[in-house]
Amino acid sequence: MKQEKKMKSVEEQVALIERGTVDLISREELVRKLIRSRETGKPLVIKAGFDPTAPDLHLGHTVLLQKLRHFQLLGHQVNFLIGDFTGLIGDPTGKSDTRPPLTRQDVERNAETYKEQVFKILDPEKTKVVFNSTWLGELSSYEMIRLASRLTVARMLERDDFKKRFESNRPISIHEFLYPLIQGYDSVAIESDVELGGTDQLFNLLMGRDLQKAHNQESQVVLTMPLLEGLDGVNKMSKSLGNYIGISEPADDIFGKVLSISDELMFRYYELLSDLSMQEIEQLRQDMEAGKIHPKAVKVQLAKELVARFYDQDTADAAERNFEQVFKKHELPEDILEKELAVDGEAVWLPKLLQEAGLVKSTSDGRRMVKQNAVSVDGQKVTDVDTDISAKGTVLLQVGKRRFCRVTFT
RNA sequence: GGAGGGGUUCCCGAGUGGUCAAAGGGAACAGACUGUAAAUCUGUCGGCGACGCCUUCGGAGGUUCAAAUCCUCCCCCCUCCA
Repeated sequence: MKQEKKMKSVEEQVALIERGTVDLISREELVRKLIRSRETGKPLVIKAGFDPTAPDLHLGHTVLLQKLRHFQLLGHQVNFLIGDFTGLIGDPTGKSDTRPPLTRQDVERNAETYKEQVFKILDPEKTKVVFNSTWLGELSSYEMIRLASRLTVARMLERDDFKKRFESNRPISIHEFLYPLIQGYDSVAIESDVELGGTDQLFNLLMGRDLQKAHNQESQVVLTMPLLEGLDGVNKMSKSLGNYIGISEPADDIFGKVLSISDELMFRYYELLSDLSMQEIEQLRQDMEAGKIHPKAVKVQLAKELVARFYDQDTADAAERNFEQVFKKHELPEDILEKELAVDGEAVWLPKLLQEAGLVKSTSDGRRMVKQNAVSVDGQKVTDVDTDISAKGTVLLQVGKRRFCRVTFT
């Protein structure tokens, strides 16, 4: 299978690489590099940088990982670069919250977590994990300043973000000029052929080209991927916005979350995340529009594909069954959170019980849920706030459509 | 260094002595409708066994019967001038 892909023509390779990209600078250079790689049998060095602080990957990150995987399928070598240097010195931006500097151990632990997650998508055989502190830590102030001398303020101000802030007299810290430089220098250090990043990284990626040129290296090809919209369909997927699907989440959650995205967003996800070819995706879209296939079925297929990628096919099938059971037939899910509770006295006040079970955050919240007709006990809706539950045996609690807990009294 | 503006409940943002647990919007949650889609409508949205009580409006004090609102000091953010 992989052998076959390797034998693909350069045009076919470019087509796969181009899928979903926003910028490709430049196509000609990429073609040239691919031809040379084919002739010499030497794989291209593909670079992508990752923040050492957030090892909790979500689907947004996988857009980039998928693209890296494409390169691997074509036989190239991925350098998974962990940007631990800025992490170690602590980012002084201080705009949001002051980040405490990470220790060596932190960085290494995070790197391990990265690997666990990343190799659900990437081929470990064709992945090299590197840390930029390796070479940046060695850099003297002299070399740093020399590096800085390669670029001008005018060039820096070409960056949209800087330009806007400069024009509206908002502050730009000096160190902010340094980050693109550092990132660009990483490309020099590993002699990358292609660097990938999100569209927000375009400027930094281009900086790598300039610096490589200044170091008499062939410039890297730059490729950007769009930022994946989150579950809300508007903002980019991010942990802080809470609109994400984490790749380490339980299979049922991934499945459910994918099914909750809008139809419009669904095809976006297909393009950026699915392994289906663009032709197959287009076919799905046409069939759906022609009424031959229900939109929900199309979405289920996507959800299953993703769950299978992070788990396996059986788990994906189970997630689908579970989903149908809970939401279509309104039956109970297969796995319900079990909890044991010790209670003083014969009975518990329902809102209190819900809180103890972790289904609501306070008794006030519990009261609200009861009043809003959202609570059932052993499958029976309860609407009276003053309900007491006998503290014997086991009760099944449900709040809303998806919060369940089976409580056993001890 | 000088001048000015500001920090309000998850976010944005009203509120300038009592009628403020604090308008409005967003997010979120619940209910209806559905395909747990979108859209829409309704409700909730600090805590407490609760028609009352307690804790919140950058921090600490103070004035007052009463403070998010007034005074003092402190912390932080921003803008302009230099």
